[in-house]
Amino acid sequence: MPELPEVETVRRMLQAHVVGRTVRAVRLSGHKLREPISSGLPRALKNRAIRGVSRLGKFLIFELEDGAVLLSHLGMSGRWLFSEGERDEPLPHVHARIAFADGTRLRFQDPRRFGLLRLVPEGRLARDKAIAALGPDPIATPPTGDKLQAQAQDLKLSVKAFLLDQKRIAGIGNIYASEILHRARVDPRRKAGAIRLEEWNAIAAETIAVLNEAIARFGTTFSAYRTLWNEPGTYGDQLLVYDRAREPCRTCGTPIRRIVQGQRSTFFCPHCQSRGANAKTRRKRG
DNA sequence: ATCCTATCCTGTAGGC
DNA sequence: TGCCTACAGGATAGGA
Repeated sequence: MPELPEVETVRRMLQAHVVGRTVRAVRLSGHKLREPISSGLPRALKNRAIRGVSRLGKFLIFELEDGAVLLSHLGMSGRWLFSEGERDEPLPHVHARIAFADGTRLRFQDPRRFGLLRLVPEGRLARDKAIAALGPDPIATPPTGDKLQAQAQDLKLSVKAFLLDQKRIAGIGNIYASEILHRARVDPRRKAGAIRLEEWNAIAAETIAVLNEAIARFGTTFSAYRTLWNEPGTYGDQLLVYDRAREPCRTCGTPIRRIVQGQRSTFFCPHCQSRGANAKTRRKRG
């Protein structure tokens, strides 16, 4: 499901609704996610308050009062769901249920089980394997064209694959990679090492703009993603190319194309995102 | 080092 | 209706 805007939406809601609450009990499903959930998790959380919830790329970080953290990733289909009524409606694929002392509950649901729940001891987060491998988060550290160009120097992978690589920029996924490249008017098939500075400048600017606009609309619900309150995000209305194969480009009317790169769909406008169509305008602007 | 492929898992949509 | 295939917002180990 989730890319940076969806995870940030959930983070903001968690920050508003679970911070300050104290864990009374944790129940685990016993199923393995991306890795097994530590059997010590219930003991580690019990009677601890949640001090804050932060985010790095697509990772959520629950900060406990004793300094340990619960690291969480939603994978493709993970959801954190909050409830405060009398009782929970039964749901399939719930892998962790956290009951707070005040009677409210938080559940982690993940049908495909590509998600992650990992307990990290105090002071070890920066050295955690998953976190240490991440590049800068584009909200905390906005990317710049010259830094991206320097990183991409001589790389032969496609610019689409470059944007998806979490060790270069942390948080962009398959939907927003297509949207960013469309708005920057760059063909997703081009090699990262061959993108010019003015194009990297456009990619950097559109990355910031697209992610922030999507956050403002609570993310994109393509299928599985829901907010903490089990509601869909509304950025889907704003998508210019993703999942719009054969539909007309909103700028020029050319049918949007779907191609496969690294076994994943990429959507783009073959006219707007061609060098021929952009050479003149770009020189003028550039 | 860089890159590409296959793999983990379930649910759903579409063709026949 | 059922059966089949293709595809889905991710990360990563392992081989070329």
